[in-house]
Amino acid sequence: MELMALYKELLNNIGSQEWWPASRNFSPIEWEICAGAILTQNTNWKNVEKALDNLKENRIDTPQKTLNIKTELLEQIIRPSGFYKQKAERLKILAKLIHRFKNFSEFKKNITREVLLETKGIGPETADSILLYACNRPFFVIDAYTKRIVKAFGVGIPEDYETLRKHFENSIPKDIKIYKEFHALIVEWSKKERKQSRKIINK
DNA sequence: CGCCAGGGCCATA
DNA sequence: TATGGCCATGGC
Repeated sequence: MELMALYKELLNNIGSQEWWPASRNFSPIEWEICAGAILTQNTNWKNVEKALDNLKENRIDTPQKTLNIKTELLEQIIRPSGFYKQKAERLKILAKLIHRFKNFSEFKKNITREVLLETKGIGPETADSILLYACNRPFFVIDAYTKRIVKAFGVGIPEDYETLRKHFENSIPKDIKIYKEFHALIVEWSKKERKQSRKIINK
C-alpha cells in the first residue's frame, strides 16, 4: 500500500491527533517536548506525564533549571517515568547541549541530526522526535509501532531505522504537518490495535 | 499476577 | 554488525 493512502486511511478513521502536546507552559514551550522525548524512551506515556507534572510542580521547567538542580533530586522528580537515573543524566546532557547555543531559537535552527546522535542518551528516534516536534524540521520519526504497521500493511521493505525513515521521507510530501500527524496516527492506531487484541484474548 | 511501554548503551563474539 | 543484558516505574 502506498504510504499516502495509508495516511489518509488513518486520518479518516482516527482523526487528527495534533501532536506533540506541550501544555505545561515550560520555558521555552519546546523544552517540554525535548524532556518528553527523553522520558518516553521505552516507557508508557502515562508515566511520562506524571514525571512532566512533577517537573512542573517543582518548577524544573527550563533547560537552565534542569542543569542547576542536583542530580539526585532530579532523579526523584522524574521517578515515575522509570529508568530515572539514566534519564536524569540524559536530561542534563540535553540541557547542556541546548545551552551551547545562544538561545533555543538558535538551537532549533542550527542543531543537526549528526550532533544529536553523537550525544549520549540520544538515539535515532529521540533525535528525530526532537528535530520534528520541537524544532519543526522535516525528519520522519520511526518507532516500534511504525515497524509493526509497515509489516502489517506490507510495505515490503527492510525494517532498519534509516531505511524506513528514508522511505517515509521519500514517499510523502515534505510537509511538517503531515510528518507530525502521520507518526502520531501510527502510534494511536497501534495503541488501539493492542487494546483490541487484548480484549479478544481475555474473552 | 505477568507483560510491556512513544529506546539506547554497552559488553561480548 | 549483531545479538543480549540492562535500566525501572506504573498501566492494564
